[in-house]
Amino acid sequence: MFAKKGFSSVSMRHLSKAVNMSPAAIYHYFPDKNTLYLETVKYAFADKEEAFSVVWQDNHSAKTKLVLFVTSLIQELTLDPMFHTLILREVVDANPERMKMLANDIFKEQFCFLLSVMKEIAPEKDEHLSAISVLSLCKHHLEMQPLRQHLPGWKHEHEQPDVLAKHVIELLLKGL
Amino acid sequence: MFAKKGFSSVSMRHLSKAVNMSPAAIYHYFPDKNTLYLETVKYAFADKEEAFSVVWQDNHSAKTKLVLFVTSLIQELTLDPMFHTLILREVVDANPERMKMLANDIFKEQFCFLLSVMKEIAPEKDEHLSAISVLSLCKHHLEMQPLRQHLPGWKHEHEQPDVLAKHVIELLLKGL
DNA sequence: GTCTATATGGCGATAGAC
DNA sequence: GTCTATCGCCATATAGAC
Repeated sequence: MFAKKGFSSVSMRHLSKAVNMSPAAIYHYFPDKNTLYLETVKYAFADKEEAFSVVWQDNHSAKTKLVLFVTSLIQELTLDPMFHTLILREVVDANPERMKMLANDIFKEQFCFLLSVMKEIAPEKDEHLSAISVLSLCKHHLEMQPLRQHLPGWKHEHEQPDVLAKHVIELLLKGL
Repeated sequence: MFAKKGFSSVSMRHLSKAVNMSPAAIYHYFPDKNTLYLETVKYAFADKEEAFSVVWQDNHSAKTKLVLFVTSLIQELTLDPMFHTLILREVVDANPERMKMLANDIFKEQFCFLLSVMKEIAPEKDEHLSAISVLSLCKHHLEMQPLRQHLPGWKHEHEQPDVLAKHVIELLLKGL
């Protein structure tokens, strides 16, 4: 509900109805709405690391790692759009403390793996910008879906994870 | 205020204070809060086409058009972050009617120019996906700024429009 | 641990004076 | 065209019974 409608558009009354409780009962488990929201975000992001554990195995070449990462990320974001929307809401709201927490506790480890792959594949490029570019290509196609489906040239197949992944990987490796 | 805090976190009382009016006075100009918001969005997006009129001039080669477009877009988004945040909020909220309006009335024309450039530069690729990829690389670096400044490898210079534009253009033309 | 009842205050919107 | 006053509603949060 937070991902779909945003923090202030979801009331304790709505939440309580969704779990068949009175609003007051929720306050037995959480001191206030803000804490409840924070716990929700942490919970939603907590188990995402596992999905990528296969990607960074040592016996893979850098290029294979990149291909696997792009594929896995697009897959994960497609299968769990709520996860994706929640990230987006967090970034738009941009609470500095929460940003720091997200960066350090949730994304840092995966980002470091990606950085080291970038260093190997494109040593002459700035690896931070390269890594962010990889993320942007994966994330943005899905993020813009509500808008781009109304733009010229859109096809149904553009929403398929494997079609998207193929496009992104080719673009990254060879350019336009 | 809508860009910064979102529709439901900005009250008519807040708005009225910001313009030194009583809440009731605003209702003389707008029938309700929703209409006021829509007018705000239209106003914020209305004059953005002009910024790109130079880009699509016929005497430019396709490659030059791409370079100019990337440079202009990153410039525009950096100079007017409110514009950028407002797009993002619209996409996250994803009201179907408003998406259609935005696509047809605001973005379509520019997107078509970009599509035709993509067709010329990368004829064997899907031009819709290519065009969205260009947008994603420009937009996402700025969008992620609050988060990525806490991620490893970040430097101050990564926020400079020309550094970003150079990176994006090289990536698009040659790959990693 | 869950409920009903309620305190307290902000919300969008309107009525009607000036 | 702007104001004060207010309606009716919903918000977060708490008190206290069971």
